[in-house]
Amino acid sequence: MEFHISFQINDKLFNKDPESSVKGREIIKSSIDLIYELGFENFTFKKLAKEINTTEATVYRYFENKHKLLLYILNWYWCYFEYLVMFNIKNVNSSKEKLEIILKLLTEELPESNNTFEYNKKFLTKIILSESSKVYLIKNISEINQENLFKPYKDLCFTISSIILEYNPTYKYSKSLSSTLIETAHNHEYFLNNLPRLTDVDDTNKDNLTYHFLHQLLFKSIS
Amino acid sequence: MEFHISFQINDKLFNKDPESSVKGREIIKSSIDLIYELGFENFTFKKLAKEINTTEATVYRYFENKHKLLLYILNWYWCYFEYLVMFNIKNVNSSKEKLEIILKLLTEELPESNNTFEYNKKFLTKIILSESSKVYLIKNISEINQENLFKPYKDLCFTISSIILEYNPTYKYSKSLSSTLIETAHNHEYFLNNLPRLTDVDDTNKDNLTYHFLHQLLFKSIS
DNA sequence: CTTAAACAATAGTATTACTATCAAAATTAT
DNA sequence: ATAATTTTGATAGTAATACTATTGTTTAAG
Repeated sequence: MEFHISFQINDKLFNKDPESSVKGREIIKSSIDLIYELGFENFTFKKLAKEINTTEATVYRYFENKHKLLLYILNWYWCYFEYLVMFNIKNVNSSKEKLEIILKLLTEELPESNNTFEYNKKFLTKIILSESSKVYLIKNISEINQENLFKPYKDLCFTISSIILEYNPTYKYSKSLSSTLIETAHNHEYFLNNLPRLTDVDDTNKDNLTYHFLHQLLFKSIS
Repeated sequence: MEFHISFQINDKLFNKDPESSVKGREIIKSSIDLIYELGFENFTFKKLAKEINTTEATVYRYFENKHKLLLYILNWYWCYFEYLVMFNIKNVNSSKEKLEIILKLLTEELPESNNTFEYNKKFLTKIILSESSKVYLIKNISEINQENLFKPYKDLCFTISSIILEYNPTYKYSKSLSSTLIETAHNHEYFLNNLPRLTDVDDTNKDNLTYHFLHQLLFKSIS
């Protein structure tokens, strides 16, 4: 069996829906590859155009600027991640177990699919770690927020906070804790790989430190 | 009594020490004002030069690029913050109280001084919230890290982690928790002001939510 | 008063982040 | 199958950015 999931992405993010054409999908796929390779600062529409044998003009027909493109990719990721959460906690009754599944998803690489047309999940995971906060740490954040461009992130946060409340209905900081878990999962993993002195990493725990650290942080907080 | 503190900043951050001249100090002071006003992305050396009635060439004589300038400012902040911590926990014996003082410092605006030549602490506080992660979320992080340009941040992190271990010598994640506290303090405060749905803010708790949230997070984790 | 350092003024280059135009190619409708 | 419409490619151009280089003038130190 093979199936394709697609998500409804806010249409204010693009001029022309990249899902509506082959070139459009190539733009997203190659953007992920290139942003991974170059970092967002060094990524340009010119380089992207060259990569997919087209011109800057074509890319601009899809996206107003690279910031919106990144936000599009992150919206897609947040939707996909929430889908993964939903899928993986299906039929699990224990709230504790649900939260553990979420922590696992947050701290592991996205599952790779065998579909060659899909986005490179390894690269996407890395982009989330190092580029995602750049979409909200900007001067015109309020404009962008007013256009609802962070809705998928908020939805994800809300989903997690609901499970926290399911586990402990009296806990007062469920949303703050949810966003902290998401941000810390990314941040801590980035530190672990790039600034390890800011973590307690050693030879034995590199693979699961972030998970165990967040596990105690979460369950001690809400117990 | 009046006194001036200065910090030893890694000299790989600048071509010419900005502390060594009036123009140099103007560069730092006005950079803080301008980065606050424009955001780091829209901040340029040309605009800075205009602000202090000089030319781009002069600014470049002090700093190689705006990224290093920002890192200089953050190094200064980390040093200053650690100084504040040291000063404020002096003669406090209880580890719990020490940690509470640190949380307070982390979640409040920097104390304003009445010295007009000093940096604007309100602006500096805001810059820390919205720009600081941009200095490490970059492609050449390992180069920059090798030059020890994050040492003050690591020192601060280490100081906090020592107090955590003083409170509970068996706690396994003291450094991870320290960096998480610092990052979350900034991040949560930013969310609270700009993406409040990611937090549990309401009319009654805007002023101290971050403190109380971190307080329970910290003490439940290490108890 | 001299001399070395610091600065201002100016010029110039490569790259970025776009906008605009127009013809060719590919799709879709009839 | 042809016409109509949309989508792309090719090309050009502009304003701003991120620098580098040169030279003459001012300032401060010995």
